[in-house]
Amino acid sequence: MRIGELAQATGTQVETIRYYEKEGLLPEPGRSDGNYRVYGPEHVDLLQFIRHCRGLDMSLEEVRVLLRLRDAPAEDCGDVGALLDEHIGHVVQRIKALRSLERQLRDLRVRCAPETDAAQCGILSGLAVAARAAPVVATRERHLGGVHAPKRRR
Amino acid sequence: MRIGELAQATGTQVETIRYYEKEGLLPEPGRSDGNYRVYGPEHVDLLQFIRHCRGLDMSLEEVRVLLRLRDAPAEDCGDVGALLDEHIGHVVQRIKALRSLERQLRDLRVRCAPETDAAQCGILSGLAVAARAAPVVATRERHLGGVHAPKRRR
DNA sequence: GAAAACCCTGTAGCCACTCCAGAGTCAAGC
DNA sequence: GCTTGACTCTGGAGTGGCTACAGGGTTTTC
Repeated sequence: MRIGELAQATGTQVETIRYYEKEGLLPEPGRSDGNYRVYGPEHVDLLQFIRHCRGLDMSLEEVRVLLRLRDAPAEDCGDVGALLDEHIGHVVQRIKALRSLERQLRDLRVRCAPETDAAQCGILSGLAVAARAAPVVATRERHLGGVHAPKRRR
Repeated sequence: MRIGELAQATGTQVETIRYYEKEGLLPEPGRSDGNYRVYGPEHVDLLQFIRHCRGLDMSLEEVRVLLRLRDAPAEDCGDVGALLDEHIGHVVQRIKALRSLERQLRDLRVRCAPETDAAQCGILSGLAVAARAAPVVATRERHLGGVHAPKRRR
């Protein structure tokens, strides 16, 4: 099968498949006479595995680890569990952060009820005052922006 | 004050300040004889406002809108509330998605209890089976990856 | 044999920064 | 005056996980 068929069979974009190949998640397939990629059913399985992991918001690096473990002796099962535990931990932490964020946003929201005199918007002044009050002392950890903490280079 | 002081006063990285300037969030400040940026207290206020918004995970585009509204007549207060409502909506949706994700991950996790015979890891086969069962039919909407939906170009 | 549909490589863009190279500026100490 | 070190400047590249596009080649269908 060609790349378009594989894309259709797995609900993946063609460019994404080529990207996974470049990233070493999918092995380089054979080529036709016209230099087209030629895939077999094992590629479908593999790609679906990857897409399912991505659907669970694992990073490509986590998927790479899982793929290595998958092809290793079965005794590595504990490592698989550990990876999953860690991933679940990220998700739980993120939910916590988002809930705290929601509270803050709702606190801010009530400062601008419709009946309030619009002369001074309570939200904007709320934002300004809060900013002046709390000097944002080195809030290093990021509130949001993906389950995985942003990677620092080097 | 120079850029380093402004950075210290607001808990922001120097590079981030220059980035905000390039993005038009901070006005271009004056320059010293040696071509150093020179800031006043109004820049501290403004930057703290921006950082506070970012701490609430608003996008820079949302912050830009808020800044425009802030400098507009007070009657735009309703727009501010609407922007905030929309943002809260994003956060709520995201929490929902993450909770569903957590459930799925925990379902998967129990397939690999420590007492299980390690010959076949239930997690990996679970991932594979689930993938084969559900053809991932065009899961267009992204589970995670930031409060804001990924922007499509054009 | 021509048009449409598909595929190829390579590059640039998204967001909100972060980091770095290589150069210039400035204050303090000798 | 000279050196050292801290600070600043610009411009460019890197992050993740794709997505989009330019400019070509191949295959299929009419």
